[in-house]
Amino acid sequence: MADRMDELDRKILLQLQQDTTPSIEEIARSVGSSKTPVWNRIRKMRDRGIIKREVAILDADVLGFEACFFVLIRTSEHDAEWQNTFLQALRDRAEVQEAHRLAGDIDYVLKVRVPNARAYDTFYQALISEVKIHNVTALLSMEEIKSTTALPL
Amino acid sequence: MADRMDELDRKILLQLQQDTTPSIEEIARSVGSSKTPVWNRIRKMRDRGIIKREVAILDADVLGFEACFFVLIRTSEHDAEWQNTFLQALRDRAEVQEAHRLAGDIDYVLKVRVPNARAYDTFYQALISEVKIHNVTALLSMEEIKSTTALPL
DNA sequence: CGTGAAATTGTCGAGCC
DNA sequence: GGCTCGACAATTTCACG
Repeated sequence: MADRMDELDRKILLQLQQDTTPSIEEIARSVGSSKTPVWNRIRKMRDRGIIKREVAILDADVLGFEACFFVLIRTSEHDAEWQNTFLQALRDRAEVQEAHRLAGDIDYVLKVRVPNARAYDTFYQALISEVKIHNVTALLSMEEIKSTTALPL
Repeated sequence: MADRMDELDRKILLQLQQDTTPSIEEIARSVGSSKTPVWNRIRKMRDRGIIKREVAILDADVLGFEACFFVLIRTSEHDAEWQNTFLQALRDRAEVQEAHRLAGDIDYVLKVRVPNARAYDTFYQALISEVKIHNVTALLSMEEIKSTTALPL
């Protein structure tokens, strides 16, 4: 899929991962090319799904989302129906920014973003009342040291 | 800071968190307003830092970044110098997409994105050779159930 | 890949509610 | 103060050499 990517494509993506606001002409200049080829490449990468989407990143602190939890979940249930209910619950809750199914001891990890600890508790109570969960550990973030959506191209 | 935000601002942000590609006119229509007010509000929210940045989200799988680890770190060192070295190491490594300092038992959690398990090991060896770390647990993601950068506005 | 032209969009000012 | 309208500038988009 991504085999037909050369150094120029890579440079373009490095830029777009950081900032999509500059014009194509500016991007072209900064990667040492010109308008048309850059535009064609961006279009192709969008079509191929290499560029999944373009979004605005908001400041959580400014907007009052001051609490971020990593939630480690162990479950005893592993049948398909339980899993479907659980996954749907995660997808339906906007507080859940990330959810991963894991290999090993712990079954799932979530990243949950809420205004405060009380809001987390509300979320947590709602979740465990919806689906049966064996064991939960919540890790509270004190400080976001680094946060990027960029892949290490 | 964000107190001067009304329902219209919220609707605009909900849109931009999902997709920044539509024109201001389209966004205006979808939130039931018109070009100028929407444009003015977006500008203000950028200036106030509510909108931190606008970026392209790439597809990790398509690009061959098929391994994602959550790394739980305990340390014995807590002095300022150690911490500075550690934080700088995290910021310098592009594989580290997120890094949080935690409250409690575990001191830090990282989200690390790499092409494969071998690349993770390389990263891990490099990190522990740079800074002294007491205890590390790596959780390997088998499946990304959900992934969004959107705040639950 | 470069040129250039058409369509669309971003940007902003003047007057109105 | 924010909104509508309208105009101009900049950019995106695309055809052709």
